Amino acid sequence: MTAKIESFVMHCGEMGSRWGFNRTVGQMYGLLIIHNESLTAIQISEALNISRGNVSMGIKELQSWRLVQVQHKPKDRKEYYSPAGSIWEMASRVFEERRKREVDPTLSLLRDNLLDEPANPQEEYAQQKMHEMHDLLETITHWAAELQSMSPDKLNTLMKLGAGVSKIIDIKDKLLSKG
Amino acid sequence: MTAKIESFVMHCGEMGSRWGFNRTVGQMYGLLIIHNESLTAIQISEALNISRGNVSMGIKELQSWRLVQVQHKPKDRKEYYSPAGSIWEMASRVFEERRKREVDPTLSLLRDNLLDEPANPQEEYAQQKMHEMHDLLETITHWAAELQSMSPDKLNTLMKLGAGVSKIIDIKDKLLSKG
DNA sequence: ATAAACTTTCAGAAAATACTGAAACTTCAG
DNA sequence: CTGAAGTTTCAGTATTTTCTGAAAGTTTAT
Repeated sequence: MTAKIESFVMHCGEMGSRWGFNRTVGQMYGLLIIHNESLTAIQISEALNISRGNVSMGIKELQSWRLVQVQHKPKDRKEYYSPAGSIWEMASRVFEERRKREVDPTLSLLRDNLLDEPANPQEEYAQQKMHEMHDLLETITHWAAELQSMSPDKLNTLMKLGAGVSKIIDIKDKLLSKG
Repeated sequence: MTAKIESFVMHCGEMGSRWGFNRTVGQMYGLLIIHNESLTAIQISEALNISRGNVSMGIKELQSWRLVQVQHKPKDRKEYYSPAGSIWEMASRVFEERRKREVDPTLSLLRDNLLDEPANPQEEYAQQKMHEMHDLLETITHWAAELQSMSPDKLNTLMKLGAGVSKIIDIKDKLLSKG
């Protein structure tokens, strides 16, 4: 590994826990991304100086995020690992998986708690706050899903448009009110 | 604490580490959100069964996220804590702080690594990938900043519009190409 | 059926993280 | 200045998370 590549891989390790996994899983993912060929478990364990068992667990974790692919080569019974999809798809998957882990459980708890009537003023206040959280999270979740359903191309246009999108919506509103 | 309130607070604790802090900090924040009056450090430590010192550290952490406010009452030298801003603002701050912690350092590393020329084909491939990551993260970061600069109202309209925004952009493109 | 070449699992060890409680510090009233 | 009422700090401890390596499991060729 050259210095630059190593610095990237180590950085992914340090950021790992912030991105939702742990150090070694972060390193493994970084390594798979910048390496131009798929790697075997042994190669990974040697490159990162971690045990073979740890690689197995890390791959399992990355698979649960839908971030790695397994390949096989003829006359070779080893498994070869590589990142699943383009950089765009990876970002999209990390985003989606995190939503599942970070937002969905809360949304479900809030829904449950909002089902029955508040028993006293304190609970009333609490439910009001939970209601606000629920609605906000629901709007955002729904919006995120819609965005992810758009083509990368369209989404890119939208992002590049930035706050300018606001003007276009204004124009639309004017057209509608006239027609 | 009633059962419903407690279930919410404990849930915030369990989710804490996924949201970027730890269990007790999550509980503290949950408690401050659903409690209709500001709380003293002692009240927090008693409600959650944690040490006074831990509360102090937790508040410090929440302050670094700009998520709590300190108040004082006349004739009382205790500090009273409450959540800073509306639910909307809280979400916005968590989002922004996480971007700072999860994306900015990577963007800066990528920028550095892209400065000098690749020394061999392997590095060339690596730089290409880093370039893709860099551009994507930059676009998203920039877009997020623009969105946050919009009024909550406008942003809400945009979110409710969902994928429908795509059609509006198409209309705009047609108008431009004709005019 | 056997064995070689792998992968997975998991108990225990190591490392990282969070928590306590007592001491140090701060602020303010008298 | 003194001390009461508070907050912060931090060394040591407890808890949680991660990692190792050996054993168990799987797959395939012969």
